[in-house]
Amino acid sequence: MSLKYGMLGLLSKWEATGYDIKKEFDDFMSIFWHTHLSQIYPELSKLEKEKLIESKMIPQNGKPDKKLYSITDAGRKELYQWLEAPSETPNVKDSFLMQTFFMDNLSLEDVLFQLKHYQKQREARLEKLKQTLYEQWQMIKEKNEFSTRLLMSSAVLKRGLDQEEEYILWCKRTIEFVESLEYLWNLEESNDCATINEVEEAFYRYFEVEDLDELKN
Amino acid sequence: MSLKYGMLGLLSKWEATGYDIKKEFDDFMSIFWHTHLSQIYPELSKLEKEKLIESKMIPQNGKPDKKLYSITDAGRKELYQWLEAPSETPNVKDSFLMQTFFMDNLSLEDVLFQLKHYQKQREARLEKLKQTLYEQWQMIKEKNEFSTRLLMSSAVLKRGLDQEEEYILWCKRTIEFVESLEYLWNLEESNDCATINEVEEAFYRYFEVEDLDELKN
DNA sequence: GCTGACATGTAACCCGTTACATGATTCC
DNA sequence: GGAATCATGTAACGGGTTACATGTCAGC
Repeated sequence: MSLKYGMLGLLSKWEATGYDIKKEFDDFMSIFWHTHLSQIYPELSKLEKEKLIESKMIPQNGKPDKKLYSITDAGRKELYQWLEAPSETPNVKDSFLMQTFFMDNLSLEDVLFQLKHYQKQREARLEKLKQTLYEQWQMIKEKNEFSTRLLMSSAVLKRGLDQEEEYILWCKRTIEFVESLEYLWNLEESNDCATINEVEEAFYRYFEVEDLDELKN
Repeated sequence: MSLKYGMLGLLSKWEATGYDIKKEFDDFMSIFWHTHLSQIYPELSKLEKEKLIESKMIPQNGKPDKKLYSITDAGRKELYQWLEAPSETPNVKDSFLMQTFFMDNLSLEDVLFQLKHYQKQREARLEKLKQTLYEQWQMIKEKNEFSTRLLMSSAVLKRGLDQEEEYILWCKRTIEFVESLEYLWNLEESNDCATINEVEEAFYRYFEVEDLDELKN
């Protein structure tokens, strides 16, 4: 349902082709959404049928003709209504966390490998976002202007950066946590169980609390 | 694709009915996945056809008969293969961030309202997770045992808590950021633009950097 | 000569959601 | 009497992904 509004939102700023829209989704908007050209084109047709957007054909030389879409008043109204409506917290789908949840089935080495590998992936994403921030800020400095548009996109960019940084930090801390309780993997083989006292400290350190009651505020 | 492995993962620990599986997804596993009974039942049939799980009917008095599923050796193998495979970083879909991205279309009041409203939603989720952590820890203390199973589920729980805390913090900081640049909304009406100097400080404060070059490490 | 950017689409398929359908028991 | 819990499913629909299909031009 959000794809529709993402497209209306973009067309509320500029006229664009399906191809242009895809590039925005792949670039900055990839922080919060992604889609495919094969989804965009039918959706554009649908929105045009609903009179929320309209199009004109632009012939080009050396390149294929393109269909330039623009938003209508009805489309703007629809967009504003969605923007004002409170949005529910999305149901996350994080397959890496699902893997992690069942990783007690793996050997200690495999667990650590998976965590370190995933951390690297997240680090690569963080670098890309930092690059985006740098470019955006340079663009602002050149143009010497700052608008509410740039304010809100900076907020989204900050969220993207935070998210990556936090995931990386969690990977690091979880690696330490797992390593500090390494011996649990050996116990498992002998069908034995660790006692609480040996674990308590590592647990509190990992959760950054002093004791249990701290959670009850 | 991950639902399959979530179900296999659960059945690798206990025998369960479709109904039991749904409860797990609604409870702890909601940190990283969610699904519906109407998706679980057909998926169970499919997995049984593929010989990854098998079932037996359990007649009950006072309650409907139930179909208790258990994992097969082939199912275990399939699960372990998935666990060992590196997982790609998921493509996020965050409709609130999408809204935020286009919120320059709203009035300052509406922007602040949306941010504050969403923050409250996240705070409610955080409280629920803290409760889960408290309960899990109490259970561990009672049983006086700690296993790799509990270790990995603690890691996932920690990630859930961090995520909520970080989102809440981002909401707070973004509210401050928006408020500190309040006057941009008034400029917009007069088709004017703010100059860079007036904005630079607020921007650096929000992104927690000293200057631009700090991003280039 | 090949890859990638530009440009638009269709078709098949899979996954996920909502609605429909049934029926007993327990608790308020 | 009504809602919630236990328990299993089907059907319709909508959203998202992969594969297929076509064609030009620029740069390596």
